[in-house]
Amino acid sequence: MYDLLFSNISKHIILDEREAAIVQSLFKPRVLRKRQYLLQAGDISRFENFVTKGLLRAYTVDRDGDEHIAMFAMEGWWISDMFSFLTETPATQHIDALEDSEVLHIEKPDLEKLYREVPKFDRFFRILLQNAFVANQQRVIASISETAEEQYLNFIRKYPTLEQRIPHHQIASYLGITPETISRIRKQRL
Amino acid sequence: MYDLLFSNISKHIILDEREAAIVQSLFKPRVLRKRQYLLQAGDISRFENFVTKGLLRAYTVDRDGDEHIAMFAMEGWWISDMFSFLTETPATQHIDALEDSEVLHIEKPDLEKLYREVPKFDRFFRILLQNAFVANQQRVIASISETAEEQYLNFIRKYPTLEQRIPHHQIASYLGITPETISRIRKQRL
DNA sequence: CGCGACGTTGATTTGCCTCAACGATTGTGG
DNA sequence: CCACAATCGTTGAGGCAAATCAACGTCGCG
Repeated sequence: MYDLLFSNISKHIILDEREAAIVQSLFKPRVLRKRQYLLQAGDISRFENFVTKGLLRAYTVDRDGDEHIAMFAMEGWWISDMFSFLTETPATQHIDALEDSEVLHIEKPDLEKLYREVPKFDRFFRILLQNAFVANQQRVIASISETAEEQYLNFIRKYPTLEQRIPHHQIASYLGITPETISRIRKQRL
Repeated sequence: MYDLLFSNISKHIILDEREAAIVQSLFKPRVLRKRQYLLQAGDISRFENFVTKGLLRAYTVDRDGDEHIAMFAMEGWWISDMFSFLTETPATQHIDALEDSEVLHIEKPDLEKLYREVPKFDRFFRILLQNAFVANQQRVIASISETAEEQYLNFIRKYPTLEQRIPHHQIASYLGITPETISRIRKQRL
């Protein structure tokens, strides 16, 4: 279960044994059943989570009760309500499991300790965040410039794995379109 | 002109004189006239740019020739086509000046040198990227869940300064709506 | 002074949403 | 273990927010 975390880390930085031991001591495993919350809006997001098994989502709920999915996270991905985590204010997002899942999580004080004792983790997360920034920027451009059909087809082209594992209406919620629209697109294109 | 850069940096990390001298030696000033390109799509984005004066925008142009603004950057903000910069592939975005502007830019090899000689810049950019990630995520949620009117009113509430300096049709292009729609919203709400 | 940039207003169109009804699975509590 | 309820997807009809298209006024600057 720590293997996936270490292989992920080693893509960007090299750890010696002492450093690996520190990582192992600071990240705690947690098991989640399908539909179980990892974080509820209103609570403070106290962890940064690395998914080792399964699939989670982060989403907001608007005043009409409609859900809008901010991100998915499957094996090897990270997830949190970063704003809440950084500012220690109540989360606006919920995070829950779409499948039975396992995560390794680190508390904020421990993450700060990690930065202090193994400064190269600043570099590691800097690189992850650069990639996340690019991905998010592309998503913004897509959402302001593409039709529903283009967005959906590009999504399943970009994330074929996710498309297999996620109900269509969740993809709709991620793209900001309705399940009916997805159904009609699929009818004529697939 | 370097003052703004240093005061920005010192919000997150502390530099000694040697380190400050390195920064000063690696960031080069550049002056841009209004409408001048800092980067054209197709070219490789070789710089990370810090705006010391004026106002720039990064945008894509779709097959219909319509522009979609990915980001604005005014004094104290950073701008680049990060994907192109990271991968050294041709940029998909244009960057140009909306006002007469000045930037401090750093080339990729020099940025790598900076990370090597002053590793705390990993931390500095990690923090910047965390903030950018949060901002981008909020923009995605807004764009998939809010009406044109909500998006526009929230934009001018969040960036009152920008609203003063930018023509309305540029804001429209940033939000993914039309100038006509903005005009009609303003007519009835302001 | 003339032209491009910018904004406004009106008429019309349209992509997608909303609402509603209905099968097919899935899963779960009695 | 089965019955009943969610969950998920599909299809059709109708409506609406925002886009499109078009025409026009103003400003500023090259």
